[in-house]
Amino acid sequence: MYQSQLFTKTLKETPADEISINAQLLIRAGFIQKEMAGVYDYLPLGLKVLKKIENIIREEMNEIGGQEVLMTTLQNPELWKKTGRWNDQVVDNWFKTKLVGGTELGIANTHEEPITATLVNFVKSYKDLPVYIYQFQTKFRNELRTKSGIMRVREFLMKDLYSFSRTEEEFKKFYEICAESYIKIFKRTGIGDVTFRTIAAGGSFTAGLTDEFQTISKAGEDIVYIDKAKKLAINKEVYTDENIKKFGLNKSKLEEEKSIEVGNIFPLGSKYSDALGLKTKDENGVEKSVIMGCYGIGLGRLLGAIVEVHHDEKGIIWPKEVSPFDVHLVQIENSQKIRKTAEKIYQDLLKTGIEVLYDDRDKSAGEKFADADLIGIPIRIVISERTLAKNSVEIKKRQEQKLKIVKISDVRINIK
RNA sequence: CGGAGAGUGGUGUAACGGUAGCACGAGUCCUUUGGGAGGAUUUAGUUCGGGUUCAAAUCCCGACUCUCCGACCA
Repeated sequence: MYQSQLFTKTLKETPADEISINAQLLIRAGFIQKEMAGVYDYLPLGLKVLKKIENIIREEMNEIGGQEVLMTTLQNPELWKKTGRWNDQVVDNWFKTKLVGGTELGIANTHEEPITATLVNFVKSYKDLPVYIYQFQTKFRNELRTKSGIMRVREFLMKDLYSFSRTEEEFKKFYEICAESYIKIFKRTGIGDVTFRTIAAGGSFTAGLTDEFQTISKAGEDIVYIDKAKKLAINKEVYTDENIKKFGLNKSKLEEEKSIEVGNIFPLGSKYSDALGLKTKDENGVEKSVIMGCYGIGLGRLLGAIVEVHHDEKGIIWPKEVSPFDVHLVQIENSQKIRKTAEKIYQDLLKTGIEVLYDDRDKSAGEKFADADLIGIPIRIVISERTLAKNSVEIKKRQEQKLKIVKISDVRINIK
């Protein structure tokens, strides 16, 4: 894409009403815009990153047998009454609305009830299970206090997967497969080294212990105790001697860290399937409960966590797989000759499937470099009179200082 | 929800109760082009509603909004 065509602009100053690093950098670089507290728009660059994250998750969910659906935002209270969750005392962060006639509706908060109810229509026999259903869907939560930029908001895109298994064993097997899948997702999105599976409390979803995925960051809301060698952590909320022992951890090896909850996986048992009448008959014609699990990742929060982990004083440093573009091609000076050469490099890269942001703007070199640092695309190619004299360009990685001088004909092989 | 702080051009900031100023941005023209260039010129602002006062961005009351700490967090 031509940067001159990009409607967003970078900001030199940090917005005074944002303290969190993720929102400061994302707003300054033009990835997002604040609509109001806890409600952010994704602008072209931000949407590109969001879509990259979505696609990574989609690939991994499909890999483990997930079937993608898209459930509605408006929800039928009848289903929620069956599980007792329509009650404001049970779930206190619903946004609810009414039809003109006064009929109450829910605005998507989570989807256990509607997805389970959907399966009642299709799943009748043990032969129809297991089933794994997921979606990318906007969730609305009436948070009393939003915070941490885009990490705790009232409207956000979530990947939620629901598993329906015949037995506890079958469920547990999938639960572990999904945990592995999450580890892959966090690795691919660039935060694998600082993200840990974490024992946590289930809250109102489930009575027992659950698993979270926590990313070490000063911007986090949680406190966890991590055994880095074992890649396992325990959330402060369930940090008891009993649990430490139960999971084979050693108190002396646990390090306390602040962290961001980027994902979670919950055993749900048959709480929802029983309440909504999702049953199957087994081989002997005996009616059986369906064992469920749910598995969530907040895409915006993950995006924010990536920025919190990968930035420096100049701006964002995108991990390769989630960067809005693969390459930032920066032309300095605006002569015919440079424009022509840059255009050729741009077209050549596009032809080989490399995504390029081409800074063709008539701006000073300093401003272009500052913008490139702020936007944070991992590879920068600079073309100027100076490099053109040697029939070359400069290639620089965002997180490194050193430059590489490369012949124009060799650009493609040098950015792999 | 409890507590604290803050609302001034698009952005960032200044102004004792007494002329709303500066920087960046944006527009036009010229000169520039390797780390947010220079000159000329133009543009645009006190969150809202009351009150005190000769006079309010400034003091008081209320509303709204934002941020932070806490609580909460499926």
